[in-house]
Amino acid sequence: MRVSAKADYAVRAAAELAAADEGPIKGELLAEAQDIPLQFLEHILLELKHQGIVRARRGAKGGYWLAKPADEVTVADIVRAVEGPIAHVQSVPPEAIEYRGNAEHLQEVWIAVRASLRTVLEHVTLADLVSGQLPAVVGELTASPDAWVASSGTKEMVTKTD
Amino acid sequence: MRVSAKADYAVRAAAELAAADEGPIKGELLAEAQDIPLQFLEHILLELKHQGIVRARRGAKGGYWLAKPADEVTVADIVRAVEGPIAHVQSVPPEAIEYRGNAEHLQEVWIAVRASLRTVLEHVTLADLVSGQLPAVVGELTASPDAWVASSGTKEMVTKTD
DNA sequence: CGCGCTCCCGACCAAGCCGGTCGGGAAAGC
DNA sequence: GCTTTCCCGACCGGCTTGGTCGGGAGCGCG
Repeated sequence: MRVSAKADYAVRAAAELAAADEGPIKGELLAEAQDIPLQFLEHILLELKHQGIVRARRGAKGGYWLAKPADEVTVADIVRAVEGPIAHVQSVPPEAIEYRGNAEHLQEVWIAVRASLRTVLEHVTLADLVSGQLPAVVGELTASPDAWVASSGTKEMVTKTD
Repeated sequence: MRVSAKADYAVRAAAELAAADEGPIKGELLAEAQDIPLQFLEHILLELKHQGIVRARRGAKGGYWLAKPADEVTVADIVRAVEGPIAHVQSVPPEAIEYRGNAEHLQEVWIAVRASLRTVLEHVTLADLVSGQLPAVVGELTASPDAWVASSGTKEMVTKTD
């Protein structure tokens, strides 16, 4: 349930590309703007290119740019491009698992987990990200102060580190 | 963004414990009921014990039982017990990250991701799980047929394998 | 044409995690 | 005191993570 450095880097680089309108941007510039190790970033950009998210040209005046308009690329697209499927259990998609006995309904829980991730990740586009105009669903989820603290705000005062 | 085998096993075993009212249950029985490698399961149960989720007694007539009523233990508790914090980015909690440049609002997105995971995982208790009476939020999220398929149901017919 | 610029891409690497197994303890009960 | 069951550290093969290195290969410019 963690977001890898790669995915984080990928989204940040893509946001930088989304902000720059037209004209290829050099990898080096992206690396500096977001403080990402250049050589690692190049591998990430390559993956994004293979997935059809960005395009690139070499040589002087070369660089990277988005393959699609920034408001048609979601964070989910990018995360999937570099991390693969978003919510797998034991390396298989949740709808493919069969549970027995008292765990039968666990499948529905994992499905709900995936669906809830999608409601966030598939609705935030790169355009939203750079403009700061995030979709309503994000606003609702981040509205509560509880969302911003590690321990979740239940009635008990157990220390749930997260 | 994946659920490890360990977490899956832990929830399944806990569900089995929640279903059995009173009387210690042997690890072997849990392993058989949920088809989990026994020796691996014992390590998991040990972790759950260290986190105060289950209790155990050795010897004949020994076994494991829940430390708290089944309706006071959430799936989130169990996942955290074995996997650690639920939604870290680059191994740090999302509220601790500082983004620069055009990625500034990315933090809000990760916060929203964590919040959305919590709305599912912290609201499903073991009692819900064994009874099949899952909370409303799960019902809403699993209602759409889209939630049950790998490719997400956007307007485009791009194959988003997930 | 040639030259430099920039992306392309496979190889490698250290460390850690994942999904276990093994073997021996140490308490609980009969 | 003997069995039963949990306790727990050590180990293990394979994979992933987060990089680095080194050399291409295409592109544009003078």
